[in-house]
Amino acid sequence: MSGMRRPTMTDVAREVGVTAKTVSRVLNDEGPVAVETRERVMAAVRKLGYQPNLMARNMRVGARDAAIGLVIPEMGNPFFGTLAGGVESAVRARGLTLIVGSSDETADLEQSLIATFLARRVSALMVVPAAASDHRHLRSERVAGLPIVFLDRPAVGLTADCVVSANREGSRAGVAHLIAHGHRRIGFVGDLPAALYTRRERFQGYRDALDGAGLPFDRALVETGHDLEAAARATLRLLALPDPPTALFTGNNFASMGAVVALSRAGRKDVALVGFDDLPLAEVLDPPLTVVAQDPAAVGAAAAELVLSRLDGDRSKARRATVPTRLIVRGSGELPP
Amino acid sequence: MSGMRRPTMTDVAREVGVTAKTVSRVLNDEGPVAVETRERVMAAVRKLGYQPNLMARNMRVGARDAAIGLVIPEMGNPFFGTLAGGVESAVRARGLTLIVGSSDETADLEQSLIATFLARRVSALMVVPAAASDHRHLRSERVAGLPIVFLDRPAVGLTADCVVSANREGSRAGVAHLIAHGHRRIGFVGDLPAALYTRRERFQGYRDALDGAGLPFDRALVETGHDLEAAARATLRLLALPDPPTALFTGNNFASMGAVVALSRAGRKDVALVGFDDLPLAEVLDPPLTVVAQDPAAVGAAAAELVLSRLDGDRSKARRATVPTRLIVRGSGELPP
DNA sequence: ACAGGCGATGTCAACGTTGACATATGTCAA
DNA sequence: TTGACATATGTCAACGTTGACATCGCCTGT
Repeated sequence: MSGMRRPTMTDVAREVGVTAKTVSRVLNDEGPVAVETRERVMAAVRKLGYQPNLMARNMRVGARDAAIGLVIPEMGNPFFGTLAGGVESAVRARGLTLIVGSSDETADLEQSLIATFLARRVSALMVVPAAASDHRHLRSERVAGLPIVFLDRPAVGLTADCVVSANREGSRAGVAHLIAHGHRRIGFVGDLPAALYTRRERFQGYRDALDGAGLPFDRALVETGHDLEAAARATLRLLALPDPPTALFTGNNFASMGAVVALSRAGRKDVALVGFDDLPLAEVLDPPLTVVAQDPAAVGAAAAELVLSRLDGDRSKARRATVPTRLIVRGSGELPP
Repeated sequence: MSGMRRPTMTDVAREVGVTAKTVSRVLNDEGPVAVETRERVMAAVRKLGYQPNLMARNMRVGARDAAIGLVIPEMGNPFFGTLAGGVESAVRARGLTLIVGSSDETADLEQSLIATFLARRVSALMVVPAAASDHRHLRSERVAGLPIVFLDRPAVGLTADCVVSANREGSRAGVAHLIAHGHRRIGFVGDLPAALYTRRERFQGYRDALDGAGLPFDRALVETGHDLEAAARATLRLLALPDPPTALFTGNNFASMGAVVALSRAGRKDVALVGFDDLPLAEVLDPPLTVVAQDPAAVGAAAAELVLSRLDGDRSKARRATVPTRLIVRGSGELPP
């Protein structure tokens, strides 16, 4: 009972009294098949509950499987979830399957996941790089013609397609917004400095805005907090400075939440705040949170389109696409100094 | 260049001057192999960048692929994302690959995803059922011995393993908490009545609590809001009643957010609120949100363990596991009437 | 009446890997 | 010296499917 073999094409063929090839023709709408034969085959398929074996098919038909592998750092993070959703709908519209794995933000897991995907002969690879990862090992795959697209962060040590948010320009706009409201001392709370591309870019945007306004850069106003609690502590450190900032710019969604939590706990409603990346409840916070919103679904969709065009044979040189951000004014960014 | 064929076992074998079978032996640590041969094979593997073809292997070796298929309704929803994360780490610890797809809460997509997974000959199926789906079509698979586990919501028309949150008991506790703080008219905002298992259970818990306290049930206090904005409107309708509720119980995270948004927009800080499912910023809301927290990662992990035990040959009858919820008291649920 | 063509189906091999079984050395005890 | 046994490797077929090519009627035009 539990070992019941799954019916194969040959089983269906035997049932009808034809060859497997004829069944194959019916199922793939290929070549001429008598109407009556087609019907009898379809009937047998239903009767036996036959389902084609994609592994066998893919092995025969091309080296490549009709699946695309996607590596994200974290499943629970809605940013990556939404991004994966954007990829998935675009990919499915083309009849391809998406295989998703999470690297837990570690380079090792990322590499082993990629190896698994390659062993499965995915037809393309999409990667949101983990913090300290390196992609030199993928060079041979790229040379061999495997489409590889990086999302949210570019590849390290490899020239490849890539779709990112307008991190630098978005941050510049967010900080400029604070400056426009009269702030001259603006704190920055973000990820660990060196490792992460997004943190570097967003920090550059912060500096761009200061420079653009002729404001001095003060290293003391830059703090690190890689998760909510750490960001909360970082915020409190900034507020405790002898000459504290009157406004904060937070470099990612956890940093924003941390800052919000810290300000709330400290009972401070006088500190202006602009966050990078939108939050679901931003509107109902007190004050409502002004953000530089990203569009993760659009990033995913754009990357998927890029992959699909590569699969369609586009061999042009590696492209970098940038998805714009949008400043959403809600209140916290418009507080006066 | 772009068409470079991927090296196969035979290529490696030729390079070394042995047969494919010997290479296979080396790679699988099977049977006796001379130390020198082993080393030369490994060298050739590295030199050619050989990677075994899992599809070919799986086809030969068993009917089943070393992958597990997981269907969730929505990728961007952190509840399902976290749940998928819980599944993934448990599954990966066993060397299996997780294939994730999203059904977009539609029965059609769910069924077609499942068909794709079956065509890929996954070794097990994990499904978070979409709203109106039916799983009779999986009966033959179950009979054939394919492990199938349902998460968060049980199967419809099929007896199968299943891991759910303590929806009814959790809701009962949440509503009882409001009652204990003196509320006698408590509104309920949740999903569409009939379709969703979770909504039915949580609603039952709501009624259990009323009954337990000897409070009358008033149909007018029950409203539907299946997304944030709809829930916000539902909340406003409740507040506009001639004899409005003094407290609200919201049946899922979007309903909670909708209620929070509505109360905030209406400037009402006097309405008590307990939500089912925790929110990231619950703590910093005004007032901080009291919730009945679920543990989606635990649900995923428990389901994964169940699947793994089935894969290990556990043929006992279908089990239903319940993951407890936890009341987190923060303020909004303790407001007086 | 017969070549030519088309429609319907069949035959065979191959995709990359491994299980079952076979073969070729070498070692050692009787 | 021989046979028994272990070690190291090879041969072949099979997993389920499909591409290339073959076959077999039957219809059509002349």
